[in-house]
Amino acid sequence: MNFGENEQLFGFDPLPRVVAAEFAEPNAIDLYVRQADGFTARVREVFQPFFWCAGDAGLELSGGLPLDRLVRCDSWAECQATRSEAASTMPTFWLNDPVQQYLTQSGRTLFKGMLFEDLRRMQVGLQTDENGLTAIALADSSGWEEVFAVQPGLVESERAALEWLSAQIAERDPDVIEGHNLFKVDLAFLAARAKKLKTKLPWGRNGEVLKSRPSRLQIAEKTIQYPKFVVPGRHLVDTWVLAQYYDVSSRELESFALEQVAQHFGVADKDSADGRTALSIVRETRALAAALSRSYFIQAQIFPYNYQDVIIRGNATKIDALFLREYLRRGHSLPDYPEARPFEGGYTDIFKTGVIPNVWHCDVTSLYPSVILAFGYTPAGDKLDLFRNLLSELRTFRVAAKAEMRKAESARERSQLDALQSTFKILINSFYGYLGFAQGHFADFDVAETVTAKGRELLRLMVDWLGKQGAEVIEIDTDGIYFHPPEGADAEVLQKGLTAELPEGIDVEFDERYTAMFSYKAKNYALLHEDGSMSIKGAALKSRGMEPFLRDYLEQFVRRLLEGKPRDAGGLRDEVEGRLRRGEFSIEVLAKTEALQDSVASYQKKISASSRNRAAAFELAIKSGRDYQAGDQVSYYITGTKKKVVAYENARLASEWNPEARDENVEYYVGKLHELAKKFAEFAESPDDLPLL
DNA sequence: ACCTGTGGCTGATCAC
DNA sequence: GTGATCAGCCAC
Repeated sequence: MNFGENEQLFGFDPLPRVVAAEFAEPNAIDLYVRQADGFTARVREVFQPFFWCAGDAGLELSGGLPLDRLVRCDSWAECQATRSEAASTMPTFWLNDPVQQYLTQSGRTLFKGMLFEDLRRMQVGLQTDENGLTAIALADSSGWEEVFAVQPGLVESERAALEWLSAQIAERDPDVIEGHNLFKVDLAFLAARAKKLKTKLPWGRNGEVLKSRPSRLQIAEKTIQYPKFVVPGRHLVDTWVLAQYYDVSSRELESFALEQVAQHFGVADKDSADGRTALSIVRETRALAAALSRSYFIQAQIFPYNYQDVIIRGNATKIDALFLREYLRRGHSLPDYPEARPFEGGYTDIFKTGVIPNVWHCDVTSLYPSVILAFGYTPAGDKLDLFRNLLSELRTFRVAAKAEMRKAESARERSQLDALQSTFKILINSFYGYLGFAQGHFADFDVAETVTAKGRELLRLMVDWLGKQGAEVIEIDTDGIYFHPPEGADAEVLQKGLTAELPEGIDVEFDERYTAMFSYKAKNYALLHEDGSMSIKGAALKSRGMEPFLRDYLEQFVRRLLEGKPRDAGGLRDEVEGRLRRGEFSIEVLAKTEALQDSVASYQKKISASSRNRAAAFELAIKSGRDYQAGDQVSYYITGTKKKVVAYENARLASEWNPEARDENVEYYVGKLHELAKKFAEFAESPDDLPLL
């Protein structure tokens, strides 16, 4: 199947091998296009900025929706001015990114006709010690690697290193520059050094200098402040940011340091076992970027954004961009923004707690997308029926891509198709979220509510039916059910029976059976798989905000419960307490690590307005004098001798801990252990109890 | 300048 | 002590 031919998804202009698009004052866009000989040519295109409005200026759009005029201007500045003037008297809307405007209007997207392997990716790694920069390493996707050694603190040596770096970029001409912590650490550092040395970093495709401005990233519940660097003609990609996005759904990264993330993905550099080198940094960055950025490469073929921006834009925003492109192409007017309001979500419940042997799980396949398509739910403003068309095409595409993946003969083809199907999956799952997205032109909160209501209804029906068959339902959440099957049950029979109860287009999967389940609270449980491995779910059981020694305790405790050893579980508390009192734990496992959700400045403002309470992590950030920003992590431990202390007055940074003069508050940590053990005591047996004979 | 949604649990702090 | 509130993290 040739997926790229869907013009609503991939854009309607097939111009191939565009590797970047940049705005050129006052009314042009420079396209960087890869030629057959490998050279990247610059093609200048005239471009007319535009905005949507009501009223009677400009071009009339069909369909009778509120934003029914399109005004085109001769320059960006003029368009900006005209638009803000119009905005005082009528509804207007415009895209504040000239590249998005151009791509939306032209139907072009990046990377058409290219494979991920055709992208020229360069990796940068800095090595520093307490004296300053010691080496810069570079690598690229062709396998090339080189290291430039720097004499730390020596100005001329640093200057030579920066010049070498800029020269390599100019010579090797990458489309993408990758680094781990590229924005917040490496580029911030290089830009600061360049400023100090009164030199520029001319990394652009026409020698333009590297620039930055303060920006922020929204990654799930985290807001991360960072300097957004840009360089015309190239894309800057931070694998630390990619790892953050990855973890939103996987929630399995212990740390976001390159070393740990590389280990998680099985791409840790072999040579780095005897010490981290600049070279191991770039090798791991290269492998990590290859593992994490394929989906964004495909997204850049779909959405009207530069590659660098497709990474940091939210999914609902990107779906909105597809609507705008298609409505504009068809000359159709746009609806007003929806009326945003809170609405009820998924059905979550727990019916049974404790350890339950032999547990099955079933869920509805893609619940919300299936509900939307099976019942024909579409947002009110979508006169062109794009919402339904795109969603159903994407679902067909994904099935096809998965089938082709299974038939693929080369590893490269397989990974390409895998990236494709997983990109389709991400998009499919974002459509429901788009319905409840206040900034989506075609969002519809009534429909969002209708979708979740139908989801709740279907889940209730499933729970009731399974109950009638004699199953013991344990825990449910939105689209899935954990249950203890009736005596002698057959999964296939249950699956068929359940599907027959459900409306056409709603399918149920019975995906796994477990040796045992520990059901604790809603969204909090642990599963013992048939192969002996264990998975733990829920903030109460495995939160990263929990001190590691307590998390370890809980993990072992739960494992013992699942293995049917409640007495061993009960005995664990005293073992851990002994180790605490003997000082056997290092500070890393005692300390709490938290990500700051706010900048220090914003925290201080809230404190003086009494709109939030003091917190240890922030108080330490202030005391340290370092410039902490939202998203930064702080590890701290509690000092003192009394069990009950005010945390924010008795906290120290874990990095300041002195193993020669241990001052961690043992009573405090023993107290926390006891508190935790008490919460779970009802599920274990106390070792003091007399054995039952 | 940026933004997909709701539901749920826990610890820390603070007002009462 | 108790309950309310916020922040943080997590499930889906």
